[in-house]
Amino acid sequence: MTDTSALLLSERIRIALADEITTGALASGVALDEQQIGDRFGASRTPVREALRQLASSGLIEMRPRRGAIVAAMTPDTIADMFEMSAEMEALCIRLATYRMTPIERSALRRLHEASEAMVAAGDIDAYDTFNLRFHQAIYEGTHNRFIAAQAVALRERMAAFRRTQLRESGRPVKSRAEHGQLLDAIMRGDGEEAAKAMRAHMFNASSAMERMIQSQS
Amino acid sequence: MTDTSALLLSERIRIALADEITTGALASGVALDEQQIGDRFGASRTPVREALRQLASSGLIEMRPRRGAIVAAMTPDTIADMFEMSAEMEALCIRLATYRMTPIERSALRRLHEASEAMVAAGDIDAYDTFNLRFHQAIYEGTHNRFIAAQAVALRERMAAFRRTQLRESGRPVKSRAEHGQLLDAIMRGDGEEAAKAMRAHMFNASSAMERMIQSQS
DNA sequence: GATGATTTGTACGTATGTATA
DNA sequence: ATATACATACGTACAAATCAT
Repeated sequence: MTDTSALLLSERIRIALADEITTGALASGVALDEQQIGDRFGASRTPVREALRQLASSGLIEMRPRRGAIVAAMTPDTIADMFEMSAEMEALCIRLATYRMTPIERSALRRLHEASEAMVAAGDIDAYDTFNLRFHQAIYEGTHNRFIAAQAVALRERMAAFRRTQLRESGRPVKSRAEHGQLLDAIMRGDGEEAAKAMRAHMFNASSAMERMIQSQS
Repeated sequence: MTDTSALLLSERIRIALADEITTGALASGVALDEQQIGDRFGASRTPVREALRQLASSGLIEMRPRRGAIVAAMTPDTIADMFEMSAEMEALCIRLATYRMTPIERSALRRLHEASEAMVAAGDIDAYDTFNLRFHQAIYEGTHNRFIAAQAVALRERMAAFRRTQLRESGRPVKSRAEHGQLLDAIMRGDGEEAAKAMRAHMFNASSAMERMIQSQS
């Protein structure tokens, strides 16, 4: 019997739980019973515990010694806080990247952006989501600061579920791509502060789209 | 005498390893064998694994699936990158705090700053280090963004070992306190961008002091 | 406040995947 | 290239602590 998934079992559990928490399927304050979760995923408590540790360090759940884990409070305020952190992190990255990217890196970023036109036209959200990740990742690497890039990746990973929700709003991919164009322009002009501002606006628009999606769901 | 018996075994191991890594007792790239570590602490591999997970998420070690954990690379470049991230994080916090702190929070920050004068005069580095932590923490909380504050605390925690080194340079506490005064002034004027600039300079001076200390040690 | 039930924290054994001879 | 060695990832079992009654 071949295991089609290359991922670690604990990672699969972590991603699934993170998804359920960010989408609201697991409400704030709900107790996360290790055994119960293990049963749900057909796993023992060991990988479940490792997944919970990860989630705790990313802030999605709270673990109190010997008292179990509960879903962290995810009020609209908390989510807004997370988006602000995310936006500021992206703004920091693009500001540094504007000053530090090599000509080769800049043209690679432009090529990426040009390639995404077809995805938007075809309405392929999954493909665009993948492109989106690479576009932002290229900016992280453009900071030429491995530590900042790693932090940015970790933060983005953490917001992944929100992002997917957000891109499903009709018309959002088109707008998202247009905003990317503005980011690119600011980078090409070498105006780091302007790039940072455009990035904050881009992230704000994404968060607004997500809020609307969540409201329409519930 | 510290009573560590109340803590979880995995937490004790995590703290001990974190200390050894930041002080350099465990050099970069060293392989962390679970069994071996377990033997050292008289524990099984289970709590060791949990400790390693935590350390990985804080970036002190790297875990590659099925290939074991190693102490993360801590070259001068890496440390410089960490300082830059730290400086930008602090700059972000003080910018937001400038716009969002309540009058009560602002005056509390001022009182903190005034109280530190005696510590510097007495040359009490430990007391000043503690004050320093509280001063910066007050700024984190001034962002009124719990998520950002938590990230800032985590980052600062990670830089703790470096910071203590840095404050030992003669004359550094005096300069550090003077810089705090400038930060406070910018906050009181409500000039967030200026506060951010002053914070970057403050952090840069701290990192320079640390570099000089490390060079003189080796 | 004490006791039983539930759940976490830890120990240990097995199997899979990685690296090396 | 194959096989061997080895460390990790996961499963199971037990003990200690929390909570519910």
